[in-house]
Amino acid sequence: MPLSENESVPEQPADGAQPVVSNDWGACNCTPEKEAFLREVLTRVADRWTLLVLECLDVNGEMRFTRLQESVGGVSQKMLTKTLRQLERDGLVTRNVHATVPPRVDYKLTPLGESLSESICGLWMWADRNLQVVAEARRDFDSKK
Amino acid sequence: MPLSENESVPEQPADGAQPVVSNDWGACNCTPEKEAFLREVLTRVADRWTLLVLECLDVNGEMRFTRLQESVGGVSQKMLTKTLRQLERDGLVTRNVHATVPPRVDYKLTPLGESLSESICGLWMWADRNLQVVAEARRDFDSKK
DNA sequence: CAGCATCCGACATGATACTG
DNA sequence: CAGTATCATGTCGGATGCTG
Repeated sequence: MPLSENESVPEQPADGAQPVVSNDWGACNCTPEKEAFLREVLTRVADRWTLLVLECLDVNGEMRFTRLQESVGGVSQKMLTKTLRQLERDGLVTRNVHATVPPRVDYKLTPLGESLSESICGLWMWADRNLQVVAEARRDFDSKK
Repeated sequence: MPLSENESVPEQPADGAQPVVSNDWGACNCTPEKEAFLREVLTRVADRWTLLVLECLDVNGEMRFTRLQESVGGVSQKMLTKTLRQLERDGLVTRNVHATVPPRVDYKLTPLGESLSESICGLWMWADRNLQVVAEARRDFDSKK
């Protein structure tokens, strides 16, 4: 499972090659390494399901696999598994396997995961607030050209 | 340009088929239509470059195309164009074309775009704060299995 | 039930060449 | 300079079948 195809953290510049990519967000106290990591985290959070899963676990607390799948809505089993593994790896979610005979696995946000969910909250609120505005902007744009 | 491959807003249940996908984020005041739209906005914001471009414009103010491309770092011209068009369509960015002979096009966040940037700020801060924590969680996870 | 392996198509993205 | 058009490719993600 390729966990990050092109966002591997560059430990050191190694040879003379320039650091792949770089930007100039002067606002944040970014060392070059930080910058790369920041972008990686964003890319991670930004995939199709991660945000949704986080939100779901945040709202509903501990959930087992199937329940989670239903709640998120539209995730395939494969993608949910992958997403959860990534979250687990990043320390955002705990995976609790019960050794019962129909297996049961519970997922729950860690405090770190909860803090991330909170940080994302602003985004959700924005989307909710500006639903209509964006919809209208699109109509405008599409009609004009 | 397929703007949303599978996130079309389900107007009504139509026939007996269940509404494609749905989740149960009880926390937000979601009508079914809102829910779909929320997810669409997220998917939009969540692509590889949108967040980066937003941040860039937020920090640097009005910028022309090439400057923006350098600042974001790593975007191809094609992807930057596409990203900017989407942002423009959603009313998040204005596109100012100067009719000079080396063409000059300035991009700037709209107030709406700025408000989105602000909403995203929490995410940036989280990433910055928890850089080390996540890195260590990954080392742990990777070493154990 | 949870999850892994595989096949496969659709799309995203990069590279390149061309235009006003 | 700021795009558009085209081509190549890798990844994402869904469907399916299998396992403990």
